Amino acid sequence: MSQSDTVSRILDAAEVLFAERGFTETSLRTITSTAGVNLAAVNYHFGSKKELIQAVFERFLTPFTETLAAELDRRVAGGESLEVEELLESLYRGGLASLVAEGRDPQRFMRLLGLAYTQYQGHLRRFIVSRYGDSYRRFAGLLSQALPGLDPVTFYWRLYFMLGATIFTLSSFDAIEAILREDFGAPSSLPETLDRLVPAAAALLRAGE
Amino acid sequence: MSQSDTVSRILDAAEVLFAERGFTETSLRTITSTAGVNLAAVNYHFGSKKELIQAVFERFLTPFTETLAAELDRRVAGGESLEVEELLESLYRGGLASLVAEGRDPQRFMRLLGLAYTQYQGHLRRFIVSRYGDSYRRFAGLLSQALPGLDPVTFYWRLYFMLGATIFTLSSFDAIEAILREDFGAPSSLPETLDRLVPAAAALLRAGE
DNA sequence: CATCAATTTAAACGCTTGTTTTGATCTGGC
DNA sequence: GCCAGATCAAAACAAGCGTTTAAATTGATG
Repeated sequence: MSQSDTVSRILDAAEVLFAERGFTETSLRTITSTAGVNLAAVNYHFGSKKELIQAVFERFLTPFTETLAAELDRRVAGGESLEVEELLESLYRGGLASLVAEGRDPQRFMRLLGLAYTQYQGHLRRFIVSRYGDSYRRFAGLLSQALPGLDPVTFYWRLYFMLGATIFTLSSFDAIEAILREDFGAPSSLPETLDRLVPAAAALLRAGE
Repeated sequence: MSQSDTVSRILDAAEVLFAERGFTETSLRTITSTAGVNLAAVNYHFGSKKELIQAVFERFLTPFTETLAAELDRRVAGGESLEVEELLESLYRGGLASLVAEGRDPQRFMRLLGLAYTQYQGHLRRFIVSRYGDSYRRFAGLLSQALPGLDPVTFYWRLYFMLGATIFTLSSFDAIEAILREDFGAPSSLPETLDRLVPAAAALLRAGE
């Protein structure tokens, strides 16, 4: 299976380089030489750079949303309605666990998610919304149920505040961690940071109660 | 003063285009033709594209931090120590007011700030930290005083959570607002969104009390 | 073993990028 | 009125980009 070998070598290299530098700043030549494959392989196997970018996202977002769905199923089956903290735990640990399980770096995906939001790549936003919109809406619906009495517009703004705090912080995890380690000498691990993030995000969502 | 006219025409065009598409995705040719000046003018007046990017940031960050400093001075002079909400108001309204006063679009600067964080431009991060680090540290110090009893590492993580929620949300304000308007028919203004953000961010910072 | 499609390779394509160069033009002080 | 220095303009520069082509290589099938 030398084909899928080339394909995954390209995906591995592209994933790392995109997360480090962004899409436009990463050339196909850098990707293919890092992957140790011929330059033309990207266009042969993926068609174009755009489609390579989408393939990189698909490879981590699909297991991410599947694990999140399974996690939510498991908790919903438990019976009573879910608490905000449980939903955040499902999102953070469940989703991330799927990546850790595959031996991949979770911070890298947070960086890619951050890039997907901020970079000027209309096709990427469209791709993600059309492919993973259902997962997002399910999560948002459950979270909304866990916050009764909140008017819908306020709820959605707070949902975006929460996502902003999450994606933004975790996508810069390494940089922030380095600063705090220098200033306080205390290293922070990703799980520890999620321990801090869950109650803070829950308080943000519940503000004023 | 035809020189400073050319300079500011370039800065105006670059500011808008950078905010729309990012730095790498905006060519000097697009900037100069939008500004109606010669291509070589950028290298003549700014030296390089890098220095143009820094000049764009300097032009809005300097009044931003000056207004924030004046706002903090005013409130500190009031006597008793500041509440979290007052500090957030100073940051959001004070800083933004300086831009609105000059007839500039505040969301554009939030987009630029978001880009500065996520894009692969080491020189920009270094430039901003070295030039505006003092303002940041003063604000962080006052905020820390308003949250007594919080251990420093947790405080700093929450500060980043708050900045993430703010920058991330406001930099995508137009996109989020469009979605909410479509789903609920209710348009949100920036001041209204800040009214929602202040208590939510305060709750995030105070979580667990 | 021959065949044929799938894959890999090297080379080149056309285009865009940031930057530099070389003159022309403008502007203010003597 | 003239000259020096600042500014502008047109053109070219080398380098890098994504993509395409066409030939070589591979590996499984009849």
